[in-house]
Amino acid sequence: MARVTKTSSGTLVEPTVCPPRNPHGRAFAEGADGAEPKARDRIIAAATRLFCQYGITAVGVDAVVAEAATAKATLYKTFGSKERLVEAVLEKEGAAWRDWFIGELLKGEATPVARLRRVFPVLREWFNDDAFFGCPFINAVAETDKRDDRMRQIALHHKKVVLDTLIDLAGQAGARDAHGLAHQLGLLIDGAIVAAMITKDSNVALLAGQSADMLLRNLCAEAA
Amino acid sequence: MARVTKTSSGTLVEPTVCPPRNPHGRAFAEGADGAEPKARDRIIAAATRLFCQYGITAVGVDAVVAEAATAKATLYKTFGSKERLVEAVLEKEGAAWRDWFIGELLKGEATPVARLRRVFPVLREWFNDDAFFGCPFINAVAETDKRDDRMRQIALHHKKVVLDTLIDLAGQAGARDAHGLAHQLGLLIDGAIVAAMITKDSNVALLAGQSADMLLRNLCAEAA
DNA sequence: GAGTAGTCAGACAGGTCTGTCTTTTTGCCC
DNA sequence: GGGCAAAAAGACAGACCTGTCTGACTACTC
Repeated sequence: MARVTKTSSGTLVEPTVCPPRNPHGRAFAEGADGAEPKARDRIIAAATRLFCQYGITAVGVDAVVAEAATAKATLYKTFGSKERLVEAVLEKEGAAWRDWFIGELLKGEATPVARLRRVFPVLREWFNDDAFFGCPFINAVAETDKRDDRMRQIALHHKKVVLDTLIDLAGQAGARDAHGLAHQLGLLIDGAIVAAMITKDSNVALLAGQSADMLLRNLCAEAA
Repeated sequence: MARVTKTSSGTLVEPTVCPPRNPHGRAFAEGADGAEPKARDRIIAAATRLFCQYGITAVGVDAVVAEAATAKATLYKTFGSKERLVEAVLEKEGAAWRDWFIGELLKGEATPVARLRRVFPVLREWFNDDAFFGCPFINAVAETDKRDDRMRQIALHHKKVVLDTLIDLAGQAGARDAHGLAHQLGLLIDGAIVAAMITKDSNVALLAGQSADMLLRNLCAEAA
């Protein structure tokens, strides 16, 4: 039932030819100095692509190895197990995404309120990416044992970093209840991500943005 | 990596002993007249439990057969393939959930606004269920090929039925933009479901309810 | 009681899964 | 060029996957 064994496109990706992409450009597949990426990075990049599109359980290590143009022994020497590879993928992809997302919020000169208003336009860019397949953390929890805490903890860490940034901005923006406002925005973010994954319509970000504006006007004095 | 082969608890469930449960009681495992449930219903009930907790891809048909206390031939005679079993499970579980959820919103005497205000308290009940593992449709999309439309279409149908109910209520409540209000509530619902799955904290429903109240007050004249 | 439809139990085929191991090739330093 | 470490290629083990098939048991109808 639709597992992924070989790379679906018969042709393998040429990692060095693939330029950094939208929106949080998966450039880490290239060495920082533009040199040929090491096996470890190629494996993570390949696994990220495949896990995000097809789901973690549905993708075998053989498919990852083929897509990364490496050898199985290298994968196991580097990561030890598929499970640890999954953790490495989530850690790296999560950090890359947060760097991009938070960077987009904070870049340039702007008031805290203006930065918070950027959340959903920035998410909309992400939703428009061809390689947008939903949030890898939400998806990972969705497809693993919900009574096992491991994956949930990993996802919670990711959410916490994002929420802490929002709490910070909400506080700077003079919100009475910065924590509450940030968590309400967090719910809208999760909802928009899931809706965008299912509908493939990036405009859900505009709708979520309207709700967010309303929250800001009601809960944040400085957002007249 | 943590697939589900046999039922994890060595003991098999005794379907006839299991009373209907919270909150949208999975009573369909019993014949409508209380008789011994037929194999088809036992299989659907078992598959629903296992798919929801462990994920669809991670659960093999052998585990479903063991949990349903039936034979593999019966499963394949009845459903033809695992894929069609998955569709049957989602169809039945989706219908049961919607009947429960919409029934809770509409039951008793209440104004349309009051019914809309029930959305998140009702969801909170669901989140508090031991067998709450997130939305099966969201989870199913999350763990399958995002470039394949089949699962997305199934999930979209489920969302549409719920949204149509909300649009109806929003219209009755005199909302200027019933469609927009309903979709904003839909985003909050999805966000709350995902957040509840990840945090295991049903109080996210209260937070989402606050946002919903704000939306109603701002977009719905009759919600003073 | 004989026949029949539904079910159960389990072997089986062919393929895939994770993970290990050996052998060959490659790239690099001296 | 010689030696060496890293990586590639792929065979292999043992388990599990989906799906098929045969044979036995059960419950109901005539």
